[in-house]
Amino acid sequence: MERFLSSYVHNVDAKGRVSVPSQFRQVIERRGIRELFAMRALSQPAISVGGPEMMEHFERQMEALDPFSDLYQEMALYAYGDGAYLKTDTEGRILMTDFIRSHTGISDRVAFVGLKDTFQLWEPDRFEAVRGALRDRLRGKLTGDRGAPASVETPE
Amino acid sequence: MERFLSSYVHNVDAKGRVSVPSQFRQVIERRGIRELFAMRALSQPAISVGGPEMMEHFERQMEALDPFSDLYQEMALYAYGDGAYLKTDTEGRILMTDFIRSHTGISDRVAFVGLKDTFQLWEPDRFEAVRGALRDRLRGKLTGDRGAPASVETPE
DNA sequence: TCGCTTCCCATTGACGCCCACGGACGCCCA
DNA sequence: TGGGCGTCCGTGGGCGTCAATGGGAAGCGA
Repeated sequence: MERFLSSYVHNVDAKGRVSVPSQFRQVIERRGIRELFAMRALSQPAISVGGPEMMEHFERQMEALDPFSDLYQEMALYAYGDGAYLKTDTEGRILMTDFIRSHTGISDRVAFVGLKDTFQLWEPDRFEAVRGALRDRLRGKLTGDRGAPASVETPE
Repeated sequence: MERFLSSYVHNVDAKGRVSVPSQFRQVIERRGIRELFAMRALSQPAISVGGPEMMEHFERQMEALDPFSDLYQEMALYAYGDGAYLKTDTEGRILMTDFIRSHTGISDRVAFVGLKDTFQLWEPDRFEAVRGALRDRLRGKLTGDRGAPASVETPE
């Protein structure tokens, strides 16, 4: 129960609220995460959500850069200018803002997708499609003649 | 009694519950496994089940990657977003969720198939068919006259 | 003052926990 | 060696609790 794992689809109510899966809330609490950050995923129509360490990862990378370089400016813009705090209400629900909806296409259902240290918000149908495509690609990469090697099918 | 061995077919009750074979539960306990992880097998209609070390296999590979790279995202999506925890009730039963049913075709019977360090869940008829085909193939690849190894024979 | 947000309460449906039953298997003893 | 008995395991069902969801009311900022 240490990592964000599995995916859950929850409904958005008329006020735009969604319950964060109870499993994820437990992970958040166990990790001592007090503030949730949200940022757009770069290559996907998804919102990445994580605790402060998600931002610290960026800051460590930025420390190595010249603060006046273009790259630094771009990263800062991406990580801070294009992010948001996620406020949870007393029931553990978050609000589907326009920031989230416009990037993901979410309307009345949300897929919460665990990614170990973070999780993502997806429009369920899009997630299903991407997941299927990813499986196909991995099968091609990892498959020998009959099936996936033991290290993938049944890792030890 | 250290490895998951042999196969067992159990019934799913009206609530969707199945008893994990007592033999497998003993292995789980002896190995000190506290949480069961489930993920879809890539090339087969089966669910692979294992302890934390099954996930750590992926994590070792992921540690070397940038958490925001596409490759990392893909691996995390496959290993975490496409997996699930398996909660066992006080009797040692697990729930056949839609996640499991849709990938395996399981309805009211489940084949538990031992694979040494992990085990798999199959729809019994499909497993029977695949097992037969696999034996034929292995007979050609291995020495051939003595048959397949015990873990494939599934002695009762 | 109006509208949006936050908090509080109610509902219901799923899930975990508990107990009960029956059959099969192993063990013991004659 | 065979029969009887006890234990364990698979299975079924009832009930309580918690989580997801919905609606109403109150607080706060514009």
